[in-house]
Order: sequence, then structure tokens, then C-alpha cells
Amino acid sequence: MTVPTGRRERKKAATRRKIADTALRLFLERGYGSVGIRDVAAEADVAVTTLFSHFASKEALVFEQDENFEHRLAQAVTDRAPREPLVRALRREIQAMVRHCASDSAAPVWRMIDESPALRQYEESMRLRHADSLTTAIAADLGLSPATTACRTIARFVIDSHALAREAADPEAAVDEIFRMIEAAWEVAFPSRRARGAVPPGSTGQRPAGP
Amino acid sequence: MTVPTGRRERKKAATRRKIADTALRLFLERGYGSVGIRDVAAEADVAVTTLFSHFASKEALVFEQDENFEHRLAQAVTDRAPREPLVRALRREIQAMVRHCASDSAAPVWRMIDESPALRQYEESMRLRHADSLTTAIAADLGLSPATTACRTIARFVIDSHALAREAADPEAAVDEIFRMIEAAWEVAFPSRRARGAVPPGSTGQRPAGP
DNA sequence: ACCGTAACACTAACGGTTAGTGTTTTGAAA
DNA sequence: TTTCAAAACACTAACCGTTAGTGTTACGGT
Repeated sequence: MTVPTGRRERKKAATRRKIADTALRLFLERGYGSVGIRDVAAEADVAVTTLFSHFASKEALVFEQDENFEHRLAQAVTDRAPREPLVRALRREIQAMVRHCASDSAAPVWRMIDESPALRQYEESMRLRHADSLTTAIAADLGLSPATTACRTIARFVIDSHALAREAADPEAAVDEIFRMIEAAWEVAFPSRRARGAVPPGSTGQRPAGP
Repeated sequence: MTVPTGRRERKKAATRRKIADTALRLFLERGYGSVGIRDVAAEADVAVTTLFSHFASKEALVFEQDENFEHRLAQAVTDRAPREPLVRALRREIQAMVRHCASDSAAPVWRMIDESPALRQYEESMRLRHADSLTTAIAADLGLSPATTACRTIARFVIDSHALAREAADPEAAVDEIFRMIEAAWEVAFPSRRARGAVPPGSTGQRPAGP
């Protein structure tokens, strides 16, 4: 079990990328529903079982880069400038993501997603993971347990903002508008010293994080 | 196409209920994943195609009453007492729903849902419909277009509160806490006359009652 | 009494997914 | 280098949810 940075890994990554690229190309050419897993496997010149050893499901072929998404949000929290408000850092990141979704390169993919119920459903279930991941990052930043209701709520609202903004007529303006609402929610949950509130922090489930 | 309140409808409803009851019983007895559609159909003494003419999917067997859920939220908006704040009516309804989820009769079902990824995913996709439906009700109440970002955002937050509270240690307290955040978001999106002027954050909670 | 229709049944299949089994490739230890 | 365990890959065959196609009843309205 040493560090495996050899040819094997490169080959594996190459196979994975070939499958994903082939799938996306076929999906965009013929439509997601009209392309079967067996078609993708044949075109990528791999066995069906090999395809499923790289991707957990057909939908996962489309959201290949979603781990990236998940990771960027957590990083936006942990890697932000010292003293920068947490919510502001998240707004910037969501803003960038929404902008990218509307870019020419990504737009056809998102149109395909919007047209497929199966893909929309999968996207929604990804949000659960994203929200959980973001909850962990936020809770860690605040020194609270990830079970804290307020942390989970803010995380969920932030994830929602991406979905809501993507469907809005003016996505970037929507992000700003939604984040004004999120910041208000944040202030209620975690009153800052600056904003006079003298309201004790959330009355439920608040526990300092363990070691 | 007259009012069809005859035997046919009763028979149909009976078949539907028999299928749903049988399914739920088998799922709880043997586990959701260990019971196949063919098992349910055989036990309910109907053909598989008949089962699918009553329910769109296997998961829909578990969430049989979800139309009820969707309808109740919209009703909470439209049927509330005159002048009652919209958000407060929604909080009451969500509170009641969450309480019901924790009741002895419903608890085993929700435990089953929590343990099945397929069911959790389906539940999450239901929320899209619920949020859309609630968006329509809220927008109508405010005389706005359902496309308004703030309406869609509030609706989504309210739907989230149900999911978040259900997973919290103290669900009812969680609903209160989340709705304090939602009300703050609401005030930012739709500033009320009463709340004009310098109002310190945190004072827009559900407490300043008064009819 | 009749007819249109909605419910139901049955057979086959489709498409995503997995189990089981065996083969090749690869990284590193001997 | 040789050897070896693990990992990737392939293949067959199936499982399971779901649907199409085709009838067959049973009901309700006329």
C-alpha cells in the first residue's frame, strides 16, 4: 500500500475520462434518453461492467465533475480571507458557479439536464450531499457540532440558492437577492457583535464541537 | 363525464388502497429493498401493470399520501385567518406535519425512508413539486408572478424546514428556530410597514404576536 | 338493452444495474 | 528478474423496475 502514482492510475483516469467524454458526446448528439448504457460502453470500447466500476449510475456520467462542486464550496469557507464574513465568501463562490453554468460551454449540458426528469432528480439528490458537506465546513468554522440546526439550515439555503438562481431569468441578480435573505437568516441565527441584537444564539441543539 | 360516484370508483379506490396497504406491510416486514414489485402485486392479487396504473413508481407506494401534504401547504396559505401573517400560517402547518411524522404510527415508515437511498432521493424530488406548488400559492397571495425569485426562495426555505426539522434531535424546536430565520429572510424580501425603521436583527421573530 | 370507456390482466420485452467468474495488467517485494 | 497480490477489465447471465401491446371484463350513462 505505497503511494500509487504510476501508470495504472493514469490508465484508470484515462479510461474514466474516455467513458465520460464519450457519454457526454452521445448524450448531446442523440439526447440523454435515447442513448443506452450499452451504447456508451460500446462507443467507449469498454464493457458495461467496467463502465459501472467507474460511475455509479447513468446519471453520474453527466455530473462527472460534481465532486469538484462539493469541494469548492467547502474550500470557499475554509480558504477565505481572514475575517471575511462566511456568508459573503459563499455568495462569491455561488455567484461564480452560477455564472459558469450559464457559460457557452456548459449551457447545452444544463439544458439537457433541465429536460430530463431523471437528471433533475439526480441533481436534487446531489444537493443533499453538498448540503451535508457544507454543513460540516460551516460547523467546523464556527466551532459547532454539524448537528446544529442553524448550521444545517444555512448550508441548505446556500445550496438552494444555486438551484434557484439557475432557473431565474437573471441568475446573477437572483444570487444577490437570495443572499440578502440568507444574510438576514444568518444574523438571526448567529447575531454578530457588530449587529446589536442581544439575542442568545439558537436555543436548540447548540453544542461546542468536540476535539 | 358526470359526477362519477359509483361502484366503479369505489372499486378503484379499494384496489388502490389494497395495493398501498399490502406494499407498506411487506416493506415494513421484510425491508423496502427486499420486496419486489412482483411480490407486492402477487400479495395484493393484482397484475403488475395494474399496480403501475395506480402508482407511478415503487417509491410512490410509500409516499401514497403525499398529494395531501402538497395540498395542505397551499391551503395553509389560502385558508388562513384574515390578516394572519403568511409565514406564521406556514410555520403552524409545518409544525403540525413534523409532529405527525414523529408520531408512533408514522415513525416506522419514516425510519424505513431514512434507511433507503432510493426513498430519500424520491422524497427530495417530491420537494421540487411541493416547492413549486407552494410558490404558486405564495405568489398568488401576494399578487406577484410565480417566477419572482423571492417567492420561490421563501417557498423553498419553508419546504426545507420540514426536511431539516425531521432530522433534528428536537424537531419542534428546530421548526421554531428555522422559522425565525425564514421570517428574517421574509422581512428582507418583503419589508412590512410595521417592521420599517431601524429594527435590530433578531427582533423579527414569531413572538411579536398580536392579531 | 346497449355502447363507450375505464379498470384490469397477461405476455414480452426494454433498459439500468449487479453477481459471478475469469483474464490481463501493474506495482512492488523477493 | 521473478514472483505475487491487487486492481482493472471483460463476459455472460441474470435481476428488477417499468412499459408496450393486446385483450377482456365490468360498469355507468344513454
